[in-house]
Amino acid sequence: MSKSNNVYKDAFNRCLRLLDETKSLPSEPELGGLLGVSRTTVRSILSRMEETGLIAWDKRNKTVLRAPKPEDFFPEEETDSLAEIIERSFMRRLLAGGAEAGMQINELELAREIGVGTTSVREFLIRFSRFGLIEKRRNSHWVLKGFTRAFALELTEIREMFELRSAAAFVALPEDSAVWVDLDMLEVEHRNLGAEIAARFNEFSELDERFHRLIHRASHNRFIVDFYDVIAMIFHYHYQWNKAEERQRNEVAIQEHLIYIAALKSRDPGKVDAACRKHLKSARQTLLSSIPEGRQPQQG
Amino acid sequence: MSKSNNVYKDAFNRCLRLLDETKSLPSEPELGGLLGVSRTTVRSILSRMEETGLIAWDKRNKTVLRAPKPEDFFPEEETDSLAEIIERSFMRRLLAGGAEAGMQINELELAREIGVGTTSVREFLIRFSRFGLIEKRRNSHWVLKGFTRAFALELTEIREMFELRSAAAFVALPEDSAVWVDLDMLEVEHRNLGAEIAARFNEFSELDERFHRLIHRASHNRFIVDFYDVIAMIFHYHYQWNKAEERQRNEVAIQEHLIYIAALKSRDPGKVDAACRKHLKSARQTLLSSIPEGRQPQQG
DNA sequence: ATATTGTCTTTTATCGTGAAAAAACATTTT
DNA sequence: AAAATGTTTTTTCACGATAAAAGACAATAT
Repeated sequence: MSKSNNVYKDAFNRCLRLLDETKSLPSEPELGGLLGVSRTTVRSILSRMEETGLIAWDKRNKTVLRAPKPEDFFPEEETDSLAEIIERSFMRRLLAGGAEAGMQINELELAREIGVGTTSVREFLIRFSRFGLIEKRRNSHWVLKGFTRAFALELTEIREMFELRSAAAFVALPEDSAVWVDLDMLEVEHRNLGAEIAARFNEFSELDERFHRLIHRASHNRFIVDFYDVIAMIFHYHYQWNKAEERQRNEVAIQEHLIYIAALKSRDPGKVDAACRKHLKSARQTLLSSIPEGRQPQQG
Repeated sequence: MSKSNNVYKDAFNRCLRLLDETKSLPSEPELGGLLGVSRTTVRSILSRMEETGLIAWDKRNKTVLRAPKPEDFFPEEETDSLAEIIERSFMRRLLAGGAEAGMQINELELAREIGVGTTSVREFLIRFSRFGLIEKRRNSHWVLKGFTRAFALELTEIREMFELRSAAAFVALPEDSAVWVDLDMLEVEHRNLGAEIAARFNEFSELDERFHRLIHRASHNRFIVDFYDVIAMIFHYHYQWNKAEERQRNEVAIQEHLIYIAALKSRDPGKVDAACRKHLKSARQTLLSSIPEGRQPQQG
């Protein structure tokens, strides 16, 4: 086996959802743009849709014949990219205890366990290394540095530095910048979510990421923008792991965001600084509280 | 061909230099530690040294028979790791003009041109991507962002933020910390180099890196420490590229470093801040002046 | 003329494979 | 018994090969 066709399967599923909305599908290039895949993949999708009687396809006519049934969809797990599969496996091992700092990481073992080739694991580890949780020994194995208290403190130190600067840059943006519209929309989303917090509290983490990314983008600095990937990754798994008090935490965070948004809109640097600091401080507390104090990380 | 034995060749060459100094070589594990390679490699080295009549080897007796001749050494170019070879080729292309921002990077073409496998090129690009000069399009090619003025400004913005903070952390270090000894030694090296600047000005870049890394380490933050890799890489190639006024630039930098060192030793945060800012400002000017103003980078 | 489809070529993603290098284990020497 | 040497096993590194996916080019329809 050389390469899975998850791109095709994932795009196929997304295309099925499009079928509900229209009587006929657009042109191949347009569909490609819509689904974010090449025409080659679009044509594979159309072929299968024709075969399974979902559409009638004759050149530019792609008429929808019937609504998609659950059986038409590819199973969810077949639509993930290898990188996602590896990342999930790896993070599960990392967070599911027994992952002591200093422990060595074995590419071959990981590859066998996940059932993929070593090349993919190697590439994953190289990509993952920028998160600062693992480190390579020259022509030898990788070493786990561990998701420790020190890691969380170092991470949040940079985050605070970057976000304070980005927020300051944000208020200096011209009145007609598109960010103010984005900010207004995010404010509405925050209010809506806040109103239905009991039912939808688990939708917060996605909104949180979009909000902070908007602010970081104002820095116009690729290193700051890219660093948010580290934060997003950590918070993504952290949220999955630490469900304690989730609803209440998110409720507090929404309120802090609203104050932060109001400060940004006031364009008062002092207010922004204060609101930003306050929110980041509680975000740090949340993260730290999820890390067991216990054992100190190994030196060296 | 599967894997080059550059580790062995490089270690062999380094081991040859050791031969000059002693009548007999130490034990295998000790040699391994000294050369930074495994015993397996040490034994290959010893085997060849025996074959070529450099030593007599019988168990723990490894007597030096003759001094190494130039022919005993492996050629320099065979001692480089593939990663180094690829990086050099890639940077040459990048800096040697014709590398427009927005241009796409072809893995296969790069691999063929350098004469290596695609896997190595892929891994290199992934590792290199953290420098912010290239970016990957999902399931598609890499895009060159270019060594532009914007890049230099974004890089130096972070550098200044990180170094000011590290320098502030530095002065807060306890009196008995080992860094003060390191700082004293670096000061001496600066004075020596300053005295012989005419003959040794090209040795500055290495000293510069050691000095700044010492300061960054005081931050005790892996993200700050790791970020210096980006700066070091850029300055490394920048120095190779831009030889204009090199001697004078380095002379100025040495003086700035000495003032900076004095400020650190005074432990006066205000002085440190001023000296640090001043030096970083001129470092930024130097970097910017080497980037042709010309064409504006494409918006992506 | 321009956008769309049909066909062909190139590139990327991933695997298995084999040599280099590391690491583990067993044996000998001091 | 501790450290070194001898031997075997494992792991990393790098390659070529192959299917998936993208992209380029040619032919056709509005």
